Amino acid sequence: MAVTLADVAARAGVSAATVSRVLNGNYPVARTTRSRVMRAVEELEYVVNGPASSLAAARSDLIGVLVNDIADPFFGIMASAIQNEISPVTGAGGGGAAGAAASGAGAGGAPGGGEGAPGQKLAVVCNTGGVPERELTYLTLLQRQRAAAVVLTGGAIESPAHSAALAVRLRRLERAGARVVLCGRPPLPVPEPEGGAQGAESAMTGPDRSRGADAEAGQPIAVTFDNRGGARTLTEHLLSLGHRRLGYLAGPADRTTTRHRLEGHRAALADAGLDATEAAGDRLILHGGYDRASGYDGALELLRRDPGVTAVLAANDTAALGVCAALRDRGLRIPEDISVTGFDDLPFAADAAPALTTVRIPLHDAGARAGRLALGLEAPPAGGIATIRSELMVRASTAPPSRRTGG
Amino acid sequence: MAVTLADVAARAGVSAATVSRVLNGNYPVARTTRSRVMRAVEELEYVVNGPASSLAAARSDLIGVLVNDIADPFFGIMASAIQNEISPVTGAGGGGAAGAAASGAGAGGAPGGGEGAPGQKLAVVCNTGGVPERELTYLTLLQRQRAAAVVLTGGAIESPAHSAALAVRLRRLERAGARVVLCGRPPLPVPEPEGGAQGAESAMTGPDRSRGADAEAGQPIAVTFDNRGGARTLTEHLLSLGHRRLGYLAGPADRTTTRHRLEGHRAALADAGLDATEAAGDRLILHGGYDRASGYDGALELLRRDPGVTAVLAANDTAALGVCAALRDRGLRIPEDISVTGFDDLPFAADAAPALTTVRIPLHDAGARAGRLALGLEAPPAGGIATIRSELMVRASTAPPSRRTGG
DNA sequence: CTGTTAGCGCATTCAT
DNA sequence: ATGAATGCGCTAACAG
Repeated sequence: MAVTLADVAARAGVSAATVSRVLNGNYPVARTTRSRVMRAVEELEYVVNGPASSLAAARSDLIGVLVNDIADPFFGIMASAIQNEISPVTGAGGGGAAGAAASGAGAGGAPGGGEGAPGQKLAVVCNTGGVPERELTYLTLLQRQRAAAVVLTGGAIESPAHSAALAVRLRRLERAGARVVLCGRPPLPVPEPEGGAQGAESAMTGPDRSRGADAEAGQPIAVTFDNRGGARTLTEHLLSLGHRRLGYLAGPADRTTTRHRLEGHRAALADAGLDATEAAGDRLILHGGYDRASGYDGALELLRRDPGVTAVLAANDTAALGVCAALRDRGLRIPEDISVTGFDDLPFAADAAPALTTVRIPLHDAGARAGRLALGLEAPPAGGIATIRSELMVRASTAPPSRRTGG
Repeated sequence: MAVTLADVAARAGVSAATVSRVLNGNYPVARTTRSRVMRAVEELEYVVNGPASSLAAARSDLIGVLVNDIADPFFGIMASAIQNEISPVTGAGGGGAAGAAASGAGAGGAPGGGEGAPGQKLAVVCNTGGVPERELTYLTLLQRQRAAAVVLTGGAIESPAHSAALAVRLRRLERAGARVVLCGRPPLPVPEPEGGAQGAESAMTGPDRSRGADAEAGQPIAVTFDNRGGARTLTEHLLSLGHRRLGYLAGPADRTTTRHRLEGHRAALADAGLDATEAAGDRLILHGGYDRASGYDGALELLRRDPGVTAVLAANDTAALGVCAALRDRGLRIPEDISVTGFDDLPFAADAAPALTTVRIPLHDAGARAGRLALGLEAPPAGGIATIRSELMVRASTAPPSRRTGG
């Protein structure tokens, strides 16, 4: 049915091996032979059989990228950056497709065989929807494809059971020769001896970086975000403006991103001597989602619990948009009556009205770095962990609290 | 090195063929044998070798999704919807990953072989960046992977050369048994006898749907957007408010999406008897990109050309955000001084301040439909073309023109 | 530099 | 219901 290497070989009057060598360009071949082969390839419109090639070579050119939700720019930007590293625009030329196309009408088609330079990698983007099972399923599916690398983006789910299952999959992938890179996700938790899982969050006191020193071999490479530091800076910013009644909309409780940001927030409060208001403070910490609706609902609930809040820290920029909408619907002005902050600095944050004060996470840079690490183009950072710095972006949505509620 | 079917077979005391049959579940196998095999699979942590399987079966479970830019929600939403159809959450269960995970600590790992139900499809998202060559390259790469289906999203580039090259690739893919689906992109232009390519746009008079009747066999299935109708409705909305000096920021000139929206705009103007202002009107039509910066720059240029414009139609919502920013920077109020419209109704449109009047394109529905068509789960629409209706969303960014500039 | 020879791991006949 | 045998299309030694 389809054209095979053998067909090309016959047509060019050479052996299949030679054709393979020409196509892969990893072996010396005589000029004349090469051109003869290329001509046969074009005339026959030959396209390599990827599966067969992968089977024989025992490697594939697929790279898996796991995201929570590709429709969310937070993940979209990272995925895009990863992709760009995997197959940069400059490398697209190949057979000079445009030129071939122009003459395509004649011979009935542009050559297709030469395109896709040897070793062209393909990104497989997998939408987990934040569902643990799907994460595991996709990992298995990727191993089944013998993926050359896997990049896991975004925060991890903090369940001992899931972490264990995840660790097993990742170890298995690495054993199979796949490179594993985490992007925006902390290194895997070191499996604890047994028990003591539930209390982990409240027991968290010092920075958990303490165990980062003895980075286990076998731990995947990680490009992590400084969620803790970012949140801390954000809260400090509000405190320095004079705010004391801060509402905090945290994300889902079982996510590392959520926990880290919350820890940063609490640390800043503690430093300001506001730990005394702990009881009252926790009343102003609500868990929800990272979506707009959670921001909207959360803001209303916060207002109900304490009409005197002067600032609301949203879980991220998307939720912040919801917060703003809710406040507007309540007739409150931002930032005159109440300040609002986001997190991530997605493109729309600067265009919101008022422009959102937020913490910038260089998602593109992080993704690009992760992509390069996945391809092995860049040496892993010392200790296997690279932390991307975040940056406070002060814009129009924050201001000193008004007298209305001051104190 | 890796565990193979034969290893499992040996362990279970059966033949490789039997193991294959158990795993694929497409053939009767005795209950006891099956469980024996499954146990061996789990004990050995066997994971099918995808490439080998694809080679032998002559089919793969990869589905290609081409997008311009996965970081853009316009594409992200479609990609997400397509993905969800390809591997729905409900179908993720497979080997009961959650349960396995919970017990994973014990035997040193959850079973991995059974996961990913037979026939689990994987989406390969390819970022073309709007570059024609990359589109072709990816198509070839996907054919090389023997993709089961390919979905091309978003508007097409209108270059005869590229269209021809594209047609060749798609035909080739279809010949190879891949299903090809267009999503948000009109059917391929029928190759013209020769020449007359440049004049095509200006020669466009009647609706080009006229040739839709004789839908060629071999034309890919298409889920198209009603860009023309949407733009027309939008312009009519502004006209009905009393606007007469409309600035139009069109997207890149060589894109079908751009052309169709522009045609709708012009049609509405013509219907209102404004064709007389043709000369002046074209002065107020600028081509740019679909990004924010283009909106910003375009708005400033529009203002320079005619300080009396009372409304600006942006190429899409993203560009509209840029327009709003530019107008604000100029000290103009929206909509009091000037009205602004977007296109697409991306999630942030409703949260912009003021909320954006725009045209809603049900991207999620379109993507879902395209996904089902790609999987062959849904019968192709009559004529092979399904047009998704768009809907005018009137919000706060449009209002009657102020007296300042009225008339 | 090029041809020959073996598999790669699995699905699928055909027998039984 | 199961086993044995064959080949999918390609790459990678190994010779020459």
